[in-house]
Amino acid sequence: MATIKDVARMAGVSASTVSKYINGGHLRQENVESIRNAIDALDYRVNPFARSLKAQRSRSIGILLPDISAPFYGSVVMALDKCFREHGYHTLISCYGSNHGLERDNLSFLITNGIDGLIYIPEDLSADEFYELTGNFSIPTVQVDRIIQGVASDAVLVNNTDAVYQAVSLLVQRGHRRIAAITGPKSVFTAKERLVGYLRALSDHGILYDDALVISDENDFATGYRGFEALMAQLDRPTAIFTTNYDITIGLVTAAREQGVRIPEDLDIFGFDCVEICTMMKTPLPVVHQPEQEIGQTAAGYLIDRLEGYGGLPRTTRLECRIEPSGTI
Amino acid sequence: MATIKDVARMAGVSASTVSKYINGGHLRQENVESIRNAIDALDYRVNPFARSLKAQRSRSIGILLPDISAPFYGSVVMALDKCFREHGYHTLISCYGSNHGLERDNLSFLITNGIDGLIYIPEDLSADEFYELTGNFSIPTVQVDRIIQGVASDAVLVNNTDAVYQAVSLLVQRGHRRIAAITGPKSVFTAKERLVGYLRALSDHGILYDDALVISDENDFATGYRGFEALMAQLDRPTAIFTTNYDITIGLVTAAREQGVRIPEDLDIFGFDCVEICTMMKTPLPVVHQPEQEIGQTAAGYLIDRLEGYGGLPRTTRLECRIEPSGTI
DNA sequence: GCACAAACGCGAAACGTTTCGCGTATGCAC
DNA sequence: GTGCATACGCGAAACGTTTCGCGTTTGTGC
Repeated sequence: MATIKDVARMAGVSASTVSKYINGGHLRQENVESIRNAIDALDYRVNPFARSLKAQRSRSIGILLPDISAPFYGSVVMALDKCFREHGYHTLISCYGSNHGLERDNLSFLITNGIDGLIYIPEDLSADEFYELTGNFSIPTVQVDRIIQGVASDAVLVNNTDAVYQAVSLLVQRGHRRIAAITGPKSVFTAKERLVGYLRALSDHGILYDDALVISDENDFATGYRGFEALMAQLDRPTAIFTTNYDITIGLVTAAREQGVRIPEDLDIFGFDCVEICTMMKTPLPVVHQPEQEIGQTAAGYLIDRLEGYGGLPRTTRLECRIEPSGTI
Repeated sequence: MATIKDVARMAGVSASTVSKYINGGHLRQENVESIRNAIDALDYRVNPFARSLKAQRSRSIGILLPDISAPFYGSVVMALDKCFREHGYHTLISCYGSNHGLERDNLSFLITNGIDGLIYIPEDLSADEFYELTGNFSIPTVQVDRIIQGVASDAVLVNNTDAVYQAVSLLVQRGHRRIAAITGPKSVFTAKERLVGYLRALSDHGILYDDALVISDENDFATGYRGFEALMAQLDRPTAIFTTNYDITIGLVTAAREQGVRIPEDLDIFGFDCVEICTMMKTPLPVVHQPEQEIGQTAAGYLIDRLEGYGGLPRTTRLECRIEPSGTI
């Protein structure tokens, strides 16, 4: 494995000149050429550890999230990865599986591994814990999708409340008065916000809230599947159901179909996230679609700004969701 | 940020003694204690770059794959990430989006970033290209899910042929003679193998192959959805359809349902991968289920063995898929 | 052809760790 | 109390890069 000294020797210059060449300095034309030749001949590559040690930065970005196998997160991470790579950063991905201890440990692990910046989808850490783990290292952070109350960092969120408000309002316009909701854990930021949109829409349309119509459990298939059964077992059934997550939506629709319940004739459903699946149906299921690409791009942009020295106050972006199919409203 | 020298000074020992402590050497009890105290007091953490520079290894593993947002890959990566973390490695994940140029670039990028080992789900690289990019660095590699012909590395695959053979045989046992298949691109390793299983099952049961019944396109929802339409538009329709991928399965089922085609009464379907969705249906859709956890664990184990010095011949494991729901056969 | 300014390249030091060989302290047996 | 073997800690060197200040070369204007 060739070093910068080997290149310098072969090119007949000093190591510092080669370094200057690599890092974009101005050199005499003849030196440029001989260095380029030497690098090619030796197949020289900069040693990233020596560089990081000296320069005190690694050009690596930590991404800490609950679960990379969830399609929404997967898509966001794809977008992040692409943006960072295009700017010469690489990504260290770490999943904590909605486990509090692991969320702590993996955050600590990323920091210990010398990340320059952090993309963080939090779940169960307090502001105190976050600062305890990161405070002394003051790593630029962008929170994505959710935020920890009391942590002042850049953040990229979606406008959960408005999106859900629109969706539920649409169901009202279609004539529904008994509209149920199946959501994820109430302790999670996004579930809370989405519930607020639901409540506000009901209230603005003069519909009384009935807590028998709201089911909060895990963000998974089973919650949607069993939620359907629980709601339909009631005497005064809902005529429409709104969901707040990909897996819940699929579980719900699957259960409805199995029971021979026609959508939307017998039961109206408004889904979340699974736009590819839902919009290709003959009678497309309307869904709230979060802009994964845009989320990733915005978050990566914020972080890169910070890494390049931007020192302004923390910024928060609320990206708008789209209702799909777009002609629905 | 405290260094090892600060710790040494505070503990009243030399830096080399602290290093010995950190790396598990044997020290006098009083030194152990004063060093531990100093580390706590200063919140000292090893600088990973200095360590990597000196020790010539980074404890980082590259994972190169097409698309992290696909649920199957996502699950495998979750398992890999967990195993490596438990052994003190972290993962550098890089997606190339089924793009040949990116597959090259990202491989090169990972190597340039000093990974100790590589987990690789290949698609479109030749053995020559692979060796050109990695040869001089001889990085321990485990190929997963697919392999490049001519690259001799450890590999973890599933027994695609047998799994599909079983699935198609099951359809035959149920009385089907016209069994269609919808698969991914024929150039991809897994699609090829799965097609072999399909052909062999037909042949073993004395069924003539009809190439109008085989559709090969992308591994996506649209392929399944349109595949249904194309197959059902034929004069001599299939009575059963077999798929080889998650998205294709969902597309196919969605299309069938929209047309009011009853499964399995009107059309029998055998799906792939989407076990969570399919087994929760009232009449569970049988699927081939790949053992994502086991794949990840086995691959991580192989790589860790190599990193710890194992020098045996390349090993290949073929893991068995399961037919779900398990009582199907 | 000379003087000066600008451009450019060089060497040394530093980043924070691990490793290696050597020297000192320790403990044991007599 | 002495001698020896062992255990332990120390200092120095090395990993490969970037950076900084200084000295040399180059070019320009007269």
